[in-house]
Amino acid sequence: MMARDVDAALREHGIQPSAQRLVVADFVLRTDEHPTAEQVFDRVKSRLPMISRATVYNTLNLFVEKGLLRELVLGRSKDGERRVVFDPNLDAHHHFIDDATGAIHDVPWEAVKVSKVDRLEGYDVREYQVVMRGRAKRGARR
Amino acid sequence: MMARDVDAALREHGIQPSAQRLVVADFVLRTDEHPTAEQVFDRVKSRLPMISRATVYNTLNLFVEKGLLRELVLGRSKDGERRVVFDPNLDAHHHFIDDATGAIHDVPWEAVKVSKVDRLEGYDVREYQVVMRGRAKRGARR
DNA sequence: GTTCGTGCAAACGGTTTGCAACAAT
DNA sequence: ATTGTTGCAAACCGTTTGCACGAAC
Repeated sequence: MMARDVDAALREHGIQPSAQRLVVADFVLRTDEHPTAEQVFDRVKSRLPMISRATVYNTLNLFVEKGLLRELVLGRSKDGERRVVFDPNLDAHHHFIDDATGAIHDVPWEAVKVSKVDRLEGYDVREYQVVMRGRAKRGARR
Repeated sequence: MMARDVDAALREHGIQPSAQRLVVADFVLRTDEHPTAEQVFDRVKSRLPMISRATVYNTLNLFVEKGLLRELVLGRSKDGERRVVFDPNLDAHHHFIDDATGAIHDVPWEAVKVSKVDRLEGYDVREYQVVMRGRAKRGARR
């Protein structure tokens, strides 16, 4: 997503742009780092030092509500922190979590094949993803 | 797991049994309900009214550390609560989360087939699971 | 002037921790 | 005696909320 599109992206999702929302969006919609709310706050504060934590939390929640962003709750990072992170990638994809660093990598939908989900007895599966954990080799694409 | 085996299970995992630990284990190792810490506390308190929340939390963390129990952090329940739950099922399996109730159901490993995980470029996958969300039909097995 | 967004600080809820009492070995 | 376990209460940390100010339409 290009910088000039951020404003349009907000409007398309029924979100009234504001300086704060644009700065948050400009970071969170363009990253592939799956940041936590705190990381978004830090990043955004460097560009808009007077922004408050509450605004960042409210903005992120708003983006999730409006479908601009997805929230991932995948477990704990290496140092035992529970983690809620944000993912601007709205396409179906899987996730790989690096044991060593806790980093979350997107895995393209076609890279893994899941079968029989639609034949699961008793369950009507609306969506699914594979969550993998292990070691990322050096130079792995994110 | 049978009641009389709970004591043995603790010892086998290097956990010194105590009245509190036995009561916690007797519930959490035998349930298929994926309880939260709070739910464990409530259940256990009815059998051991003087037990403290801290002991339950400490005990659950100890069990996870010692590999008796797994902690799942899979997202939010229907009412928006973030949830950390405990799962005594140590065998590889998948999870289905009911959109309507937030209930987590174990899905047997063989019920879903995942391929190409071992061929993922750049990643050395140690373990994985499929996380599904949707509607559980009436009478679905847990 | 009404609505909407922001900043601040206080509140909140789940979890952890420090510590003194206690039990087990 | 030493070591490990418990209960209590306070601390903690990420997140949410109430409220008054200010900006935008």
